[in-house]
Amino acid sequence: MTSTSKPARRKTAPGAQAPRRRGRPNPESALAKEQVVATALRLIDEDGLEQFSLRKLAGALGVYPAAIYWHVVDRNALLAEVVSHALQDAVLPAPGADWKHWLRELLQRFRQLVHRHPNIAPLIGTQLLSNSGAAPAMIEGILQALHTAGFEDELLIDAYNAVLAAQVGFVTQELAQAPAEDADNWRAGFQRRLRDIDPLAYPLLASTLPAMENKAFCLRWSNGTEVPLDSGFQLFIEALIVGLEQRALHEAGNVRRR
Amino acid sequence: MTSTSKPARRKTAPGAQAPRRRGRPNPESALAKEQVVATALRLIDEDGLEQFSLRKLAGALGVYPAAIYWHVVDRNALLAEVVSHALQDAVLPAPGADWKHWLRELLQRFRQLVHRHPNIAPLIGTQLLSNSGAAPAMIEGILQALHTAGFEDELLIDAYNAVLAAQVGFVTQELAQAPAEDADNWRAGFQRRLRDIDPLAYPLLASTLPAMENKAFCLRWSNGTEVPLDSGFQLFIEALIVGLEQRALHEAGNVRRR
DNA sequence: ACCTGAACACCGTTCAAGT
DNA sequence: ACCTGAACACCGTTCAAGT
Repeated sequence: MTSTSKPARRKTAPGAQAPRRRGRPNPESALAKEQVVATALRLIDEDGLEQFSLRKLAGALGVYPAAIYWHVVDRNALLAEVVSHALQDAVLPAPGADWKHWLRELLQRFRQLVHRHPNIAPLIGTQLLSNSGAAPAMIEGILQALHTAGFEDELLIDAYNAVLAAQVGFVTQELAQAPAEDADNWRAGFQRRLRDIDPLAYPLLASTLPAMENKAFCLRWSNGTEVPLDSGFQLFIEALIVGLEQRALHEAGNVRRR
Repeated sequence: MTSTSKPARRKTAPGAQAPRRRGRPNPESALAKEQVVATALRLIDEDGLEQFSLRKLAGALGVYPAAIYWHVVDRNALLAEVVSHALQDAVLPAPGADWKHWLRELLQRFRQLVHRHPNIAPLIGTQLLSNSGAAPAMIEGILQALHTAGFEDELLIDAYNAVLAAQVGFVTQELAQAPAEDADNWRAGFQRRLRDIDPLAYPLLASTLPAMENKAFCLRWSNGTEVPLDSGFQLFIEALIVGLEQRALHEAGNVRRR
C-alpha cells in the first residue's frame, strides 16, 4: 500500500497548468479533510475499529473510495489523524509550582478523553505515526512539571518517558478490545478456565479470584467501557508520582552533596 | 486457548460415524497446532504484523487457506495464541521476601521477551483475547510479591493492575510500529515539524529537543528495536516500585494505628 | 482542486466434498 | 481427523479520465 508521496497530488496532470500551491491544501480543502477525519472517528466510535474501512467511510461521505486518497496519503495516515483529532483537547494550562497536582490532572484528563473514544485505544500507543501527532503544548507541560520536580538533562528525558508510558499504558490496556464475534462462547470458555485454576498451585490467585474476576488485567472478559478500573488507575498514577518525587529528591540530595 | 465452538469441528459430517473425542484434539493434532502457531510467529517476526495473512501462513505450511480453520477458530484467536506462545517464558520462580527485587526482575524479563518478538507488541495490551492467555504462575507471583509488600483485598487488586499496566505499557509503546512504506518521507516531514517547534511557545521542549529527538515518546521516528529506551524503563519501574512501597508502608501504618 | 469509474491484487471465511 | 477446491463478500490502492 501507501505509495510513498501520493502521486495524484504531485503530478497534477503533467502538461496542464501549474497549480499555485503544490502539495499544500488551501483552507477549503483543509475543511474537507477535517470532515473526513471527523466522520472516520464517528464510524469507529459507532462500529469499532475492526469494522471500519475506507470504503464504508467513502460511503458515509457519499463519495467513491478513491476520493479519500485525495485528502490522506494512506489508511494508516488517516488513523493517525483520527487519533490526534480525538486527543487534541488533552492539553492543560501550564503547570505551576504544584507539579504533582498538575501531573495528576493531566493523566486523569487524558484517561477521560480516551474513555470518550474507547475504540481508538489500540491505536494510541502502538504506532509511531499516531504517536507523532501529540500536541507540543502537552509535551512542554510535562517537561516543565518534571523540571519543577527537579529532573534535568538525561533524567528529565527518562522521567518524561516514564510519564508517557503511564499515561498511555494504563488506559490502553484498560480499554483492550473484546472479541467482536464469538464473544459469548469465548467468555464462557474463559470463565471455565478461571474456575479450573488449581488452588494448590496458585493459592493466592485462587482465593483472590472472586474479587478479581473481570476487574483485573488478564482476568477480564469486559473492558473498561463496561468495567472501568478507577481505583487501580488512581493507585497507579499516585505510586508513579510518589516514586518520581522520591527520585527527584534523591538527585537533589546528590547535587547538594557534591 | 479460545477455540470454543468452531463449527467445522463440531459438525464432522452430520451423518457420518461419531467421532470418539468431540472437540478435543488428540496429541497429534495438538502438535500440528503448535506448528501452525510457531510458523505464524516466525512470519510475523520476519515480515511484520501488517504483512501477515492467513493465506501466507497457509502457503508457508504448504496447505490451503481453509485448512488453518481446522486448528484455530479465527484470525484473532490465532494471534492470541501467537502472543501467549511468544510470552510463555515470562514466568519466574516464586518471589521470596525481597518482593522489590522479584518485581524488578519480572518486569525486566518481560520486556526482554517482547524485545525478542517486537512485531507482536501491538497485540499484547490491546486485545482481551491475547491478554487472557497470561500464565497463572505469573499472576500468582505478582500477587504474592504485592502481598509480601503489604497489599491486601481491594488494594491488592489495584496494585496488581498497576504492575500489569507498567509491565505492558512501557514496552508496548517503546516498540510502537514504524510506518511500513512511506517511511523515509514521513521521517523527513516529521523531523521538519520538530525543527519548526516554536521556542517562544515551548521553550523547554525546544531546548531539550536535541537530546530528546528519537529517544522520547512522541518525538521518535525509530522504535525500540533500533533505539531501546533502557534508562527510561529503569527509572519507570523503579519509580513505580518505590511508590508502591510507600503506599504499602502507609497502609500498614494505618492498620497499626487502628 | 477534487472526484469518478473501473480495475488490480489481495484479504478472511464458509462449505461441500474428499481421504 | 484433517485437508481440498472453489466460491463469496469484502478489502486498500492505483490510475486514467473527467470537471
